[in-house]
Amino acid sequence: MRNVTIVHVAEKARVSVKTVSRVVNNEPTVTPELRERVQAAIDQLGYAPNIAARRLGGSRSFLIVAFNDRKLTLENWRSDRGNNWIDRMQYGAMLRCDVHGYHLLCELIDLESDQLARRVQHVLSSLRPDGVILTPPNCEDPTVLEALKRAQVPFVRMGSAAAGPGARVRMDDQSAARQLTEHLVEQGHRRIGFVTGSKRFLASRAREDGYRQALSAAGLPIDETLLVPGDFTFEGGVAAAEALLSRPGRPTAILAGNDETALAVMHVARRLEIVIPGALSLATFDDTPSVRLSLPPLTTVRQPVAEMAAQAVDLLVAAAAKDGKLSRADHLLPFELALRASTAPPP
Amino acid sequence: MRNVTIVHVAEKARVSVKTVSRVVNNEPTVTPELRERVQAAIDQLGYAPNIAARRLGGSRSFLIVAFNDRKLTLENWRSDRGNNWIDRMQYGAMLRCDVHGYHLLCELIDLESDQLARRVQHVLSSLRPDGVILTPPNCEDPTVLEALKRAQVPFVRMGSAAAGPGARVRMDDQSAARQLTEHLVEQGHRRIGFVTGSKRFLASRAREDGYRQALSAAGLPIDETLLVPGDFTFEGGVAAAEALLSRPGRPTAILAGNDETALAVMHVARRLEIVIPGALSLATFDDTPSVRLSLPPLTTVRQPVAEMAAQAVDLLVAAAAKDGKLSRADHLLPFELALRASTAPPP
DNA sequence: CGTTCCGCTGAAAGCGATTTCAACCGAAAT
DNA sequence: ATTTCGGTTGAAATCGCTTTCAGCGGAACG
Repeated sequence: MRNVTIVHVAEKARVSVKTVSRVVNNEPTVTPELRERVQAAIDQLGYAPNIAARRLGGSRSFLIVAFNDRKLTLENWRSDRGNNWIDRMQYGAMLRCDVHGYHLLCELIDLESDQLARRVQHVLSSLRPDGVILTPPNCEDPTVLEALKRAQVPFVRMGSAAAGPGARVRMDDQSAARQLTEHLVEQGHRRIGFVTGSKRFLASRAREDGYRQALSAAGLPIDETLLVPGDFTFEGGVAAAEALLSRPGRPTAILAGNDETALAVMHVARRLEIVIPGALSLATFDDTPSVRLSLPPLTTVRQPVAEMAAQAVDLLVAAAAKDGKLSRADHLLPFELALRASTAPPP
Repeated sequence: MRNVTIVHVAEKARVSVKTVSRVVNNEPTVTPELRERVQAAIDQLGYAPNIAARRLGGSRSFLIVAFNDRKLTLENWRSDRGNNWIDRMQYGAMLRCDVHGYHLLCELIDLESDQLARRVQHVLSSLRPDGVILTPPNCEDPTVLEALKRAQVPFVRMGSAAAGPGARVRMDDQSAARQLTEHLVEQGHRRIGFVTGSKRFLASRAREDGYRQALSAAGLPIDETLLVPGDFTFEGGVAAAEALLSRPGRPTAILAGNDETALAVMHVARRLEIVIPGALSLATFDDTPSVRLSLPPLTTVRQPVAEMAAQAVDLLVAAAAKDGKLSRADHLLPFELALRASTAPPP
């Protein structure tokens, strides 16, 4: 029972190893009779092809690497509050890997390290994956992108609007922001604040654009003082919210650049005894668990993270099965507006 | 530059491939001079040993598999609120894998599937990892454990108190619950409710034991009606909290079986206009992001998940480097009490 | 001074798949 | 009846390492 190899299967089915290989790889030129005999042998023996040998002999590795960004210390990681983006990404990726007989490898990289290029190259040449999945923020790091391009590995950037090498899979941030803003306008809001996101992510710029678009389309003036820079952190959000909420003529609604920021806005609002949604409507992006559970639950855009990852895997596997080349296509996935209790008509 | 192999390094350093292999694997019997020459060649060529070839030739695969539990649908996954246990586990594991030159593979398994044993066996024989990491709830699944044992793969069960095959790495739930309860007792609480966890996890029983121990040690009577069964879900928590809080002679403090449950208790308390911590103290386990962000932030036990995973990897790598055998040891890691605003002396 | 042993190095044989290419067969074409 | 050809099958080389084992020189020993 130990160590069933292709040779054992071949012997049991009285065919050559090559024929077994053909059956395993679903090649068309095998007579039904032989195919059946081989399949029976495989099932009886519980044979599973050894991935290392497959990689060594053939051109595919059946491996997909997902690069994860390294937080400096465990302590940092701990305080990285409730963003389950990576979690969902991995889930979607694993689901599809399973279907394709692929395997998902998670590798840590440190964008701050001066060894970054080397590290990426090292991982790629020792693993030789059939594809790589990148997520924010590593999907926008020039060093990483350059190393990937040089290694000629197909890769998909998730959730990034930045043009560049590799395929992209993302949601349309701009139109999401637009729809969120339109929702607020429809409810009667005229003074809508916006706590912008970190400039490091192009998505924040897209969101800001969508916000402006919606206002213009509705014929509303754009008050630049209602746009306050945030940085995607709780602390940054608190500062921005204080600026917006303690000024005269404060907005009746706020669009937060991301969920973390939204929680900060809620925090400040509660401190200032501004009731949500009575005196202030609040909407945000990402739909992380914390904003679903908050009181009140927040209106958000649900980013289809798992679906994006699933598509990324599909693209990479298809490329590997074909010629190992991946087009630069930009795939936009549909998002969902989750209209919840945090948005209501202004007082 | 493409495809640097050990042969290229050997040629450049004017030694045999075997000597290069010795240097790469840190074998002691190489003269310093040769070692240096080889290392220089490696660095200049940017050589990284091919993991597939290493696995095929040798006895180790430099791979560690972490089994992840499959949620039935993406929808389920989405609603799995903010528990970043897996996230933290992976982070700790990746950190140590990196150090050891290992790689972390994430594989999905479905505990409900009737193909479970086959799936596990399939993954193991096609990947032949040097070790496997199990997490709740798969770490207590008999089918999985059996398949792992049969495959003779070293494995570590994280966060499980259940005796059985494989090594264990976990925190001491019982003493954590004891300390949490002691903390409440010290603050002056006499009627302390406990919403127990799901019976599926031995940890819940351990927590209950700790609670009882602390009360007994403090000379307090144990009122069985203050122990209400929960099931680790929000809904279950709501029901339990309603039972505890709407009865006459309600407790002045509640220990929740896990964070999800705690959030439910908060929810009910707010609805019943019971102020925390003024009228009710609340403490819980796991320290997930949502309870740090809640209002007030909750007193919890911080499970050292990342540290547990790091230790798991260390154990597995050490076993692989030695004889491929892993002892059944039970490793207890220190936890931290995070005393926060949700606990205060009773009214 | 010859033998033994030890420390270091290298040659060659796998590991388990895929790939390449040759061989075979019967049906269609000549 | 012979040649040809497309569709199947299998033999052997190959991938890049580790493992096993042999070789080799010099120190230690009898």
